[in-house]
Order: sequence, then structure tokens, then C-alpha cells
Amino acid sequence: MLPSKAALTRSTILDAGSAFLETRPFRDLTVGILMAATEYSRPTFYLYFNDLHGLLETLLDEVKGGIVEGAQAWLSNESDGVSGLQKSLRALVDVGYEHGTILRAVSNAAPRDSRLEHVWETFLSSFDEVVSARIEQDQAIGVTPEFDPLPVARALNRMDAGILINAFGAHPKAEKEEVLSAITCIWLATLYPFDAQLVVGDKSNGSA
Amino acid sequence: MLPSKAALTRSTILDAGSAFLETRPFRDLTVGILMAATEYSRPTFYLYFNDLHGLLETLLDEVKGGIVEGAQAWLSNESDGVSGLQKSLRALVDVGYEHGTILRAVSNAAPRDSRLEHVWETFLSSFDEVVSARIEQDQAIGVTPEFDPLPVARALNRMDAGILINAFGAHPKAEKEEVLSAITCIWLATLYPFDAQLVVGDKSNGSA
DNA sequence: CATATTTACTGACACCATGTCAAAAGACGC
DNA sequence: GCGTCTTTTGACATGGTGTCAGTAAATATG
Repeated sequence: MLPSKAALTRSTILDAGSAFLETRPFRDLTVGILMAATEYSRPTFYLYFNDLHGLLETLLDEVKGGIVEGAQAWLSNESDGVSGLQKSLRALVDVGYEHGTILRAVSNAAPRDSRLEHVWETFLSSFDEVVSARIEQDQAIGVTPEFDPLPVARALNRMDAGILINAFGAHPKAEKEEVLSAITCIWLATLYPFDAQLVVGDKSNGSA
Repeated sequence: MLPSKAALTRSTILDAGSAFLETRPFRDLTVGILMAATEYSRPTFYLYFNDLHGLLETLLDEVKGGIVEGAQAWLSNESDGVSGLQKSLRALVDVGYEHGTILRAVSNAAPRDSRLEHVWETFLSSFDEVVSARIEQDQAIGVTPEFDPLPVARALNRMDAGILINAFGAHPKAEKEEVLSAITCIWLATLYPFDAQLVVGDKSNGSA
């Protein structure tokens, strides 16, 4: 369908958008500015995208894959929970570090457009379901405490999204390891409390 | 300064804004629509606010108090950690339930305006510091495991913000108790693992 | 290697929300 | 009924959006 010229133009525009968002927030992006960074005129933009939100939708698609892939370590029950989760969270932080500016742009733009909002919301909640499913399995074999898995999964996922965007969405980016430690600490404490705190657990206190 | 008439007009506008956001997203709000809901003309708006973001800033201020107040239960070391935290989280969920639409509107509007973005970001991170300080104290007396408190505080706070906005930012609102259970579960597991899981903790597993 | 036809692009336009300002209308003391 | 201060508004300039009729470039056709 897109033989050659068109595909090239389209990808030129995408690159210009990507590059812009690397250094400046979405609110500063206009179709005029975007196309001025290319060889093309402003109307050309509308041949390839409905609007700036459509462009972001495309950019998000390119990131999606990496995130889903990294999550597999834990979601597929290959390795045990703790180390699989650690691996997946590391992969998540890597992707977030790499594509943080795109994620931030999408998250920033989503509230301005009903369609993009839906895409973003769907993207986020898609993880809620699979995480919740994994939690249920671990609860069934007793390695994870009993609690309603879906809302907890949702909370943990929103935390990840919020932190990744906050830490890596703009320059200067936060320390990768610091972020990883923090979210790993919380996920492990919540899902695998019997494994995680063995190193420290001695002082007990008699709280009311 | 604002003798009477002006103050009344201003508060009429604020109410109209609040009412609008109760049922529709910020992206649908324009100065024209807002003022059409009042007895005044569009330019009148600019006598009382710089723009729509300024209006949101004012609305946020009205909510701030409630949140800070509710957090005191845990932040001031009156009661013990677990029950103080539970109390504070319940208060937080209450305020979120009450004013979720405002919080959502501010969070949605923030990326569109540099000033409001700064206000919102400052608002959020103000909790990071105080939460981190409380964690440090609990680590000092050994009831909380050792970890870098600030990034964990930040993660937990972003989780709260994200979940409250997601759950209570638009109608239909989520179940209060479900949300409260989920975030309480995560906060307790992370900060007070030795207290929290006693009920469940028996099945041990030999993971690698 | 002209020229027909499809593909890629653009200049010019209408639209709509914003924010400003000079002037009008209202309130109030006297 | 008249000055003066406060409150409000009609009318305007600006800037970004999305569209469309028409141009130019590429590609096929004889």
C-alpha cells in the first residue's frame, strides 16, 4: 500500500516528532513547528496523520512491543516468582529509560483527546489483567498472600507508569538503579513477602 | 481587597467550573462554555483568573488542605505505624473520593501549562519528602526494612495519586473499600512487613 | 520520448478559542 | 443629579487547526 515515497515521508515526520519530544514537552509541539523541521509543508502532515494525537498513537505502538516482551519473564511461569519478577522489572525500567519521553508525551497528550485517552487507558489496563492473573496463580500455591488481585495489580501498574514517566520522561533522567530498587522493593514486599525480607526480619515490635 | 461583588462573581465562576468538571473532562472546558453557565460574559473571566489553568490552581488549593490534614494521623508519630498509616490512607481515599474530579482535572490540565505543571508537581513531591522522613524514623527503630526511603516514598505516592484519579476521577466511581484495601495492602507490605502478614504467613516455599 | 494518469504535495481559506482594551453600565457617596 | 470608583462587555487581533482545490512530481502507456 505505501510503496516507497509515502512511507519515507511518513517516517520522516515520525522521526521529527520523536526528536522534538526528546527535548521539549508535548504542549510546545504544533503541526507547524513539527513540519518546519522537515522538508515538507504543514498540510502534508494531514496526509499521514489525523492530528498530533494520531502521531503519538503511532509512536506508542512502537514502544508497546518492548514493554510486553520484557514482562514475559515474570508473566510466563518459567522462572520462579521472585527472580522472574526482578527480571521483568529490570526490563521495564530499561524500556522506560529508553522511551521515557514518548511515554510522557502520550500520557500528557492523552487527556486532550478522547481517542488517545482510550488507547492509553487500554494500554495501561491490559497489564492489569495479566498481572492480576499471575498473582492469582501465586496465591493459589500460597507464595503470595490473599488479597483481591485486580485492584492491587492496577495500583502497582499505575505506580510503575507514574514513576517511569516521572523519572525518565524528561531530562535530566533519574538514576536507573534507584528507580529499579524502589519499585522492586515494593513489588516484592507486596507479592512475595515470605521470600523478600528474610535478610532483615528479626526485630519484632508489639504494635496495638 | 475584594469587597463583595467581585468576590461573589469570582466564586460563582469557581462553582461553575467545579460543576462542569463534575460531569465532563477538562478538555471540553472552554472559557466561553464556562461563562455561558454564569450570568456573565466571557471577558469577565479574565478579570478573576489568568486562564483556565489559574482556575484549576485555585480549585486545587481548596482540596490541598483536606489531604494534608488526613495524612497527619500517620505523619505525626502519635499512634503506631500500622494503625496510623491505615487511618491516613482511609482519610486519603475519602478525600480522593470526594474531590476526585478536581484532582483529575488538575492532573489532566497540568501538562498543558508550565505553571500549573509546576504547582502540581510541587504538590505531589511535597508528600515525597514527609513520607520519606517518616520512613526513615521507622527504619531507625527497626520496624521498617532498610531501603532508600525517598524513591520508595515517591513511588508509593505516585501510586496513590494515579489510583485515586483513575478510580474516582470520573463517574462511575470505583468502590471505595476496594481501592482502600489495595493501597493499604501495598503500603503495609512495603513498610511494615513484620506486622502485616502474620495472619497468612505459614506456607513457606523453597524458591531459588 | 511525448503524454496520460496516478501519486505526492502545497497555498489559501474558514473556523474557533484565546486574551486584550477602550468604552459602557452600575453602585455609591454626597 | 453629579462625580467617581468598581464591575462588566463588545469588538478586535492573534495563532493554531483542519480542509480543499489545484499544482507538481513520479510513473505508466503508446
